[in-house]
Amino acid sequence: MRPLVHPSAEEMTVQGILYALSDPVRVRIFTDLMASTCAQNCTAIAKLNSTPMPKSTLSQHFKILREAGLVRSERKGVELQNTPRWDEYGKKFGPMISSIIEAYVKELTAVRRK
Amino acid sequence: MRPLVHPSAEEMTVQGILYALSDPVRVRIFTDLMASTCAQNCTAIAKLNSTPMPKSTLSQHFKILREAGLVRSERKGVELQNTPRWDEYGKKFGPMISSIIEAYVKELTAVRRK
DNA sequence: TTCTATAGTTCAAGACTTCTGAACTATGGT
DNA sequence: ACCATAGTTCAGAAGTCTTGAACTATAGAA
Repeated sequence: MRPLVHPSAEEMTVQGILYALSDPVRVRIFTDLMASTCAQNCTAIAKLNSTPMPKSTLSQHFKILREAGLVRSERKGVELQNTPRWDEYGKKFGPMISSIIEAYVKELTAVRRK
Repeated sequence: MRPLVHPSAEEMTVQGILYALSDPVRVRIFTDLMASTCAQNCTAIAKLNSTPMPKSTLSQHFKILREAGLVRSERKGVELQNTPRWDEYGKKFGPMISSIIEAYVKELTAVRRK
């Protein structure tokens, strides 16, 4: 089985990040990870996400987040522990990612207030 | 022929913006528009873009930028004049869009220096 | 050490999107 | 009225995404 691919900071691209975050399911996964105080496995995150989906689909979404550089996945026993790569993409892309997440969160809370 | 669709500020969504900007051709179009001092027609912008493409494809890309709310297109005689909707999306999304464009520009200049 | 269970990956085929050539609309000039 | 230019529309081809079934990887129990 192909080992998990994590780009170095140099290999991360704006296009890859935007592509990863242009899908609502992936943004949801990513913001849920950001909101967690500790690393989360894939299925735990999937349970938070309201729309259920097959695990093959979930696996692909995590792969895209991982290979964009947004998330690091480390095997811990039988599961993967996922954490946002904060420090690394923060250094590389400045406020871009946090401003995207803020805008998404703002939009969500605006919708809920209705 | 269906008139050009421009969302109001309320109708713009983060997802729509990110989707529009997750394609390298559209980002190129959009940054070229941002860099122009006056409104530009579609084919003028297309000439700046190094990869040539059929006008039907170009038209679709402009449509996506327009319907995300990034660009306003107004008919001026036989052509369309396109301008970024700066004030409107700035108010709505704060620094998100400018931080995305900055990151793209930084990445491009880094590549050119090599 | 084998068996079983759980977590996630891979692959191929069907579903869905995007791209593009050809035909079209809209406008202005001759 | 005709022609030229700028862009749109549409349907089929080309490409991407989703998903069920089969797989790998690990841990714990028998």
